[in-house]
Amino acid sequence: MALAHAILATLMDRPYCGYDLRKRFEGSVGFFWQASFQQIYRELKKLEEQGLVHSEAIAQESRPGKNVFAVTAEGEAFLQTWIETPCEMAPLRDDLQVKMFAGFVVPRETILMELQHHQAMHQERIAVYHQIEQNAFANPEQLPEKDLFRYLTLRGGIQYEMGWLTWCEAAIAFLTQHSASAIDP
Amino acid sequence: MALAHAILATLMDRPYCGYDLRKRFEGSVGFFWQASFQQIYRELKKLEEQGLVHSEAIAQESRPGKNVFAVTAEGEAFLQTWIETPCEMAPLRDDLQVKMFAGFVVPRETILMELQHHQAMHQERIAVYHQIEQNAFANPEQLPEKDLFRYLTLRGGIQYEMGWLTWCEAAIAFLTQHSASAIDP
DNA sequence: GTTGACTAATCAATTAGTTGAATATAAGAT
DNA sequence: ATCTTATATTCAACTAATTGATTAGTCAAC
Repeated sequence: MALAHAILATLMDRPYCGYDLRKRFEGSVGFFWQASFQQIYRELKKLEEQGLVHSEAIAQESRPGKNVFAVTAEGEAFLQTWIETPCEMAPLRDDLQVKMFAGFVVPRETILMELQHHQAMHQERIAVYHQIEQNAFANPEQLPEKDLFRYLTLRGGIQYEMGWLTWCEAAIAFLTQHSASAIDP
Repeated sequence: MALAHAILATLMDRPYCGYDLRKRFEGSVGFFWQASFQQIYRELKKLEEQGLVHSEAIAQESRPGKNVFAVTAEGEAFLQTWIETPCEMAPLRDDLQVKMFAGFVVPRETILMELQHHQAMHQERIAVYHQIEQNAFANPEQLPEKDLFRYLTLRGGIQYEMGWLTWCEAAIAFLTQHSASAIDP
């Protein structure tokens, strides 16, 4: 039940209504934990039943009213307990690795194109991350407590993408070299 | 419905019974796609209904009989079509990144310990991968077609783990340096 | 001779995630 | 006037994944 923790972690930043929470799960938080609005609303309901968050209905002129959710004291304790409990490495479930594993059933060119596609996507993602880094964390040495952890999370995203990018490049090079000799024996 | 593809990819190697398939999903294949035996048996049933695999009951003396599954021609075509269809980057869902994001709600020491824990796990995993690399792919330049893709899949695992390891090390260094100045202003 | 481990598979219950639609208000564009 | 976009939320149906128990035979160890 880790979505609950991701929501609590986000609400620790500041209270959000479901709609705004969901927007965070597309952008920043969504880079390491995604959830649809249906999931988020369902989970918020459950969290409120458990007393880990509480909501306040806020009426707005010229907008539909909204329910703003905030973490309760119990919610924060719950989150702390979870963080203190050691966890396993996140399991991988990667389509591209499955494709690579069975790569011999398609022409070499197919795999190469897919690798180039992924190389480009990882490069783009890294560019986005670098943009955020420059905008929000230009001076990592002098960040306030909270932003320091945001910064390290971002660095995690960058390293993760770098790992995949490095692999794409190496795999393309390897397959390119070895396809020539395979076609021309 | 990506488990189906992972199963077909594995069965392209050679036919397996459910039990042996599941063992592959703990070991090698499990490094990039995990599934429980319940999931595997359920999916095999579905794949057979769709005509993508077919099974053969094999009686064994001194062992329970087993059903050995093999990919049909339609199954292979189905797998090929899937591989040819470009896919998105695998979405991340990482507990440790969520913990880092909300790291300010626990003592600095807690996060450092968890990072060290993960650092050790990634190092261990990399050691396992390097062992496999030495045993099975000592001469990557001269691999037969099939093994070449296995080798690249393994390299993917290594790069992925290296990304996380690099990050753990950097984050530990960063937090260690910045905790000293925070405690001693 | 019983306990534990390995092979081989199935069933039931629950939780989590995806897909698609529906509802309501209001601002801005064509 | 209507159409799209944005805000804000809910419901229903379905697929996928996890958890736990159950059956049943063989083999080796204690």
